[in-house]
Parts: sequence; C-alpha cells; structure tokens
Amino acid sequence: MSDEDKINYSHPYDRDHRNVMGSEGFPFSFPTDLNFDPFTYSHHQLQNPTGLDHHHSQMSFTSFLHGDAEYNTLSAAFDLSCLSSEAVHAVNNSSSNKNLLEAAGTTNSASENPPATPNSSVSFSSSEAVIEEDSSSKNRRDLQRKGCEDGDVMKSTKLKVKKKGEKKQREPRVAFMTKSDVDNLEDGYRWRKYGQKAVKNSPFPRSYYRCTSQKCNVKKRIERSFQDPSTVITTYEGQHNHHSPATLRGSAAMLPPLPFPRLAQNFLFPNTCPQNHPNSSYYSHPNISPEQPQILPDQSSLFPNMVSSFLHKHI
DNA sequence: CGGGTTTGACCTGCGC
DNA sequence: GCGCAGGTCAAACCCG
Repeated sequence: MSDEDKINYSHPYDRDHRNVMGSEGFPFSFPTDLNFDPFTYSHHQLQNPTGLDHHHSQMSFTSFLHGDAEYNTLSAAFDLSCLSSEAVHAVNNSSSNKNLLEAAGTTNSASENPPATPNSSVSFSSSEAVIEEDSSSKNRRDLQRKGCEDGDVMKSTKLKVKKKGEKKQREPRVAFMTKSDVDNLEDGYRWRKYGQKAVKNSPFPRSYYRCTSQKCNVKKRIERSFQDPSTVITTYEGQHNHHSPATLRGSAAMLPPLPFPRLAQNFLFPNTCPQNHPNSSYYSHPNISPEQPQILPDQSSLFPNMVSSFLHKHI
C-alpha cells in the first residue's frame, strides 16, 4: 500500500454533515464500558444506549439508511457528528492513514502506525483524487483496445501522470459490517454489479457494484466475512450526487443525498469486530489483545476523523 | 429489447 | 523485474 492510498477514518455522513460538525475532535461516543463486547453486549443495550425503544431495531435497512426513523435521536444518543471534508483532507497527511487504507482494502499489513481503532470495524475513507488517474488509465486502455500501438503515446501518458506527481486518489470510503444473510442489502440506491473477485484467504468472493445513476461515481464492495459468514462487509466509496430513488416519494426525499448509509440504531458500534479476522486490519490490531479494552482512552485525539463500520444486526 | 449479471482478461500498485 | 492481489473492463449471457 502506498502513501497514495492514504485513508482516513471518517464518519459515513461527514459530507452530509459538514455544516454540522467541525473538525475539532472526535465526536463519537463509544460505550463507556471498556470491556464492551459487541458480541456479548445485549442487543437491547445496543439498541438503547439512551433508553430508546428497541422496537426500532426492526426498522428497515433502507429506512434507516435514509435517515428517517430515529437517526437524529440516535446521533444525539451517540453524540454523532460528522467531519468536514476539509478535515478529511487534512488527515490524509497523517502518518496513520496508510494502514487505514490498507484496512479498507482488507490487506494485511497493519503493523506500524496502527489504525486508531484497533479491533474496531471502522469506517475508512480516503480522499485521493482517483478521477484523474482513472481517466488517464482508461484512456490508455482505450487506446490499447482501439488498437493504438503507439508506445510513445502510452509512454507519454504514463509519464505525464507520474511527472505531475498526481497521486492516485480515491473517494472517501466507509466500510461497515452488517449481520445479514443477504449480501446486497437494500440501501435505496440502484447498483450495477461490475465485477467479482475471489478474496485471498476467504472462501467468499468480493462483489463490486457501481451506482447506476448517471454521473454518479459511487461504488460499493460487498464481501462476506470469512470468520463470521453471517457478517457482510460493505464498503462504500464516493458520494451520491443524487437522491436515492427509493426516497424520492418518501419523506426522506427532502434530505440531501447521502454518500453512505446512515447510522442505525441496530448497528453495533466499533469494537464489534471479531478478533483476528482473516481480513486483518479491518478489525484487528496486533498490539491489542482480545483481553484489552478495544477502546482507546482518548478518542477525541486519536480519532479526529474517524467513524466506524457498524455491525448491523438483522433480527 | 433493455438492463443487470457473470466471468475471464487485463491493468495497476505493492512487496520482495 | 517478477509475482501477487485488488480493482476494472467488457463481451457474453440471462431475465423480465
């Protein structure tokens, strides 16, 4: 993983809430119980950190994604707020980002500059400008496929990219885990599958989806956890530039387009990751033992831009 | 027939 | 430079 692939912890809704949340500190309140174990923590407790009625755990994934129901309540309950995009960029230069992206990529090299949220299923994002690179790459590919054998053109194109030092950037990513038998959870948007790849060390393939809306570059990857097959790991990349088709006629239609699913009550919070997950840095940190608290002491300083992936309990 | 899925090939970046 | 793994493309195929 290169420095290009820096990634930041960010809240799934950072862009949507850029006006709500500043960049000052991590706003996300974890359960104060340091021994918090998402797998033993009762569902009701998770659902009711502030005494919210747990019947909402039945809310649909879609409705929750679009922020109806008690999102506001929940965000308040967990003191959720979001990052400004500026903040995201700022963090891109931090030394800890390398591993974050590795985590997002489910690669396995979290040894130095560990993610700030060891053992947490965190949301990852990176703000690399992948567009330029992608387009040039595509151009090269197009040239190739059109039978253009002009090596100079190819070379110059490549040189141009490298010469300019334009680092490949990716859209902010947010990953979250969902307990579900269904891989592709309904999130209100329409997706077109464009690829599937076998994942190393996992019997489950990873599927690649792209938003079907024109000019919307949002992508998502869906894979199932090897260690916990009931858990689906969904990674969103990019931000929708349109409203969700599913909400156009609903009350949520008035909401701004969301880049990522909103936090739902029935999402478990970070630190919910299985230990020693084969996909590694998504969840684990080598310096943190399972016995250790999975919540670092000073989140506000350690997670200035972080949010997590959430474990969604389908009941 | 249009839109989505499948799947093999290809590209890219990284580590050794 | 090479091999590996992730990511993407696009032709072929499927389905309503």
